[in-house]
Formats: sequence, structure tokens, C-alpha cells
Amino acid sequence: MIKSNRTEQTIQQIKVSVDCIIFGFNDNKLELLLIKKKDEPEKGKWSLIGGFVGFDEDLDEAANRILSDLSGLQDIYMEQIKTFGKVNRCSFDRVISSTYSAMILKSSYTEDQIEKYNAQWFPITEVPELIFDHNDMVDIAIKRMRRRVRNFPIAFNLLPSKFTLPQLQALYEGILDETLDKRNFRRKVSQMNYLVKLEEKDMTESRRGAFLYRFDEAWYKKEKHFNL
Amino acid sequence: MIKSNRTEQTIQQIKVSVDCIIFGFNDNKLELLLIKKKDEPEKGKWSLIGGFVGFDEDLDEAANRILSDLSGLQDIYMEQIKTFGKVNRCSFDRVISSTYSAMILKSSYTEDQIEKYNAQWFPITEVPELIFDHNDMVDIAIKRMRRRVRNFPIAFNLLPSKFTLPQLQALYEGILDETLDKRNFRRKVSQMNYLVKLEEKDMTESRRGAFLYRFDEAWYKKEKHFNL
DNA sequence: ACAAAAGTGTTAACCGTACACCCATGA
DNA sequence: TCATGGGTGTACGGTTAACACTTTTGT
Repeated sequence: MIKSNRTEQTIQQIKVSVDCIIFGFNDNKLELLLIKKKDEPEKGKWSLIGGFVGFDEDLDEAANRILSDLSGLQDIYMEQIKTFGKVNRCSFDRVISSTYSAMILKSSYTEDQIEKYNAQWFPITEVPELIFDHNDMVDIAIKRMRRRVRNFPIAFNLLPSKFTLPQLQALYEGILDETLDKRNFRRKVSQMNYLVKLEEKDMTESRRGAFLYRFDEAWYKKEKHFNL
Repeated sequence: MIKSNRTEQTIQQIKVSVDCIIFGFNDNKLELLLIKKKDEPEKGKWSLIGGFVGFDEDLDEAANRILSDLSGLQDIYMEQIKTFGKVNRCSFDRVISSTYSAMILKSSYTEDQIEKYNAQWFPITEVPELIFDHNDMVDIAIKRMRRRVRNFPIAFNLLPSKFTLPQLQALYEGILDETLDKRNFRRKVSQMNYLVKLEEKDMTESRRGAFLYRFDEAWYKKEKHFNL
């Protein structure tokens, strides 16, 4: 990083924000958390969860603080996706924005919070028109997430800590928006030793019941191989 | 992007910069373009090619302007890698920096320019200590580039427009820092129809001569499949 | 007994990898 | 003729993809 010969004044006017793309899972579909803007600019329109970065906070920290401020969600691990920096991306100000994305267990975000924060879940096939370039952000985040979800165990946050294989498969089918072969899917799962079959069954979905599984994170960290 | 309740004052003090990670290829090895800082802060130390983003330029444009200003290299297609935003990443100022990376034909950057801009190529195995978090930036860029180079035809800029297969293979071996099987490599190449074998031979490297090939970009865009 | 979801194996195609010799040429 | 780098094919193992029936249990 080198100082250019542009004046400090010019430089200072760029603002830095973060926008959070939060995925949840419901009814076998992927959903996206959006909020309705209460203030200008763009009051009343739908938006990602975003805000300005504080002078004294890391970019990553800012993402978490903003998510927590505007949704009540805390300690969510988010990954940086991309930084958007077109001059006119935001109508009234010069703002560059780094996007961060996470997947969460939808039930960790209560109806109370939804009302309190003026938020709403949207199926990703029905994302409304968003402010600025937020629709582009969402598109990129979805693509990236679909790529990563097959190679990293990032989707287990979208399920309870004990889950059945039909649930897991439905999750993957919902995320990827394609059907998967049940036997091939289960074979792959059975190769991942850190997906631990429990004694218990979940009896709510069928008469026969389906065995519950658990994702053993510590174990995964030793194997570091994931493929679905 | 939503306004937080932090004051505008606080917000304005964050500066936005871009750092460029430029790879070149020489003597079968990957090299990295660095410049020696002429001014404070960190005068005399090695640094990536970086600078502040202008108020009136897109982030992508800024990357190109800065690269051009500080190295003389023009119209290079760069990809955004990641944005670094730790509070203390830069010793004296609050600066967040987006990194961009490109691979260029080293001979397009003349000795004249190198002297003029106080720049120098370093083998990537011998990158010196850089200012701030620039070494981290380089590490991430190299990893990402090695991943991408196998799936996208981004390395052809490092070769003349006509090249031989031994050249191409040496390029890949140099970039990846591993040896590749000649027959497997050539089989893959022969499956990519947009790598067009010419009638001509290059006679400079051997008595027998090696056939020249050409990368047909338009053709590639139809097939969109690359794997080496 | 039947409906509804859970669970289970085999085969064929494909892809990645390992491996060794002949060819063309100029000196 | 020999030294040098260019060029070629095959066999094995692992991975993916396609495919249909049996099991359990509550009603």
C-alpha cells in the first residue's frame, strides 16, 4: 500500500461498509434473510443486512457486529465473499462494501427477532428487488456457496445437532436445487467417519423412524476430507 | 448497506487501498513483481504495488490505475482476491486493502520500466519480508492462483501467442512447483480443441523442433472446459 | 394388508495416474 | 553415430452415476 498523489481529502470520502448474506433452510428450500429499511436512503425497500465499518474494528468484526446489531444473531462464522467497489453502486454516497456470507440454523433466529428487527426470510428463488447492487451480491454468494457446500461441511449449521440422513439429503437437494441419488448419497456419508450414526431414531417423519447422526467437528478436522 | 449509528466522522477516517500481486514467469519459475518504497512510511522496504482508491474511480479501475502508475503496466486483467481489513494491519493509519492479482508475460515489462519504477522481480520462493500484511496477501494469492490455473486458461498470458507443448508444460510445472507426466499432460491438451496445433515448429530448443500451438480464445468460450 | 418412508448393492463408464520406448535432427 | 529433446499408448485403480427392491411399523 503506497500513497498516491491524490489528496487526503479526496481519499477520506470513501466509506466502507459490510453486507451480510445470511442463508437459512426451511421447508426443504434455501432462504435468505433480508430487512426492510426503516430510514433513508431507500426507505421501505428490502436490503441485505449491512452497515458501516467502525474505525476501530476489523472488517471481520464489523461484519459480526453489524449482523448482531441488525438481526440479533451472534457469533456466526461468516466468510468474506467479495468486495464491491463501483463508483455508483450506491446512489448517494461513495461506499465500497465487502460482502460476508453465512449459513445458520433458521430456528436460531426467532419470530420475535424477526419482528423486532424488521427482517424477513425469502426463498432464494423469490428474492425481491434489493437496493443498490445487493441482488448481484446475492447471486455471487449463492454460486460460491453451492460450490463450497459440496467440499466443506458448512451446511451442518442449517440442521439441528442431531439429524437424519433423509434430512441431510433434503438439505443438500434444497441447497443445490437438484435431486441426488439416495444410495450414492448414503455411501458417501458412510465414508465420512465423522458423520456418526447414533443409537436413537427420529420417529417424527415416518413410522419406521430414521437413525439420527451427529457431525463430529473435531474428528472432521483430522480427516479434512468432505465430498457430497 | 445501512447507516449504523456511528458518526460520519468516525467512518470517514478509514482509507481504502488496493494492492496488486503481479506474477511473471521466467527461467521456468514463477516470479513476483515488487517495488521498493521511496517514501515514508516504511521507506526502503519491499512492497506490493499499491495505492489509495480515488473517490471517483471504481475499485477495479483503481487497481489498474495504480498498477499502471507504479509499474507502467497497462490494461492488465486482474482478479480481485480478498479484502484485508484488520485494524492494525497498516502501522500508522486505518487502511483496508483489496488485493488484485494478475499473471503477465514478463517480457512485456522491460528493464527500462523496472529501473524507472524501482521495481524488481523475485522468485516466489524468495519473496523478501514485505511491509504490513503483504506476505499474507502473497501467500493467499499464490494458493488461489494455483487452484485457478488448473481450471481456467489464465496462464497463456505468460507465454508468447505461439508456444510449444514443452513450453506449456514447463510453465505449469513452474507455476505449480511440481512435475507433471508428459503423456498425461499431452493427452489433456489434445482434448482441448481450442489449443490449436499449427504447422510451424519452433526450432530453437531442440534439433528436432517442437510444434507450435495457439490458444483460441473465442473457441474456448464455447467449450468452457479446461483442466490441466 | 397397505401406505409411507427408511434402508440397502451391483454394474458400467469415466478419469486420473503410473509407466518406457522410439523419433527426428544437427553436430 | 550419438546426444538431445520431442513425441507416443496402455493398463490399473478409484470415483461417479445409474438403477429397484426389501424393511419397518402404524393404522
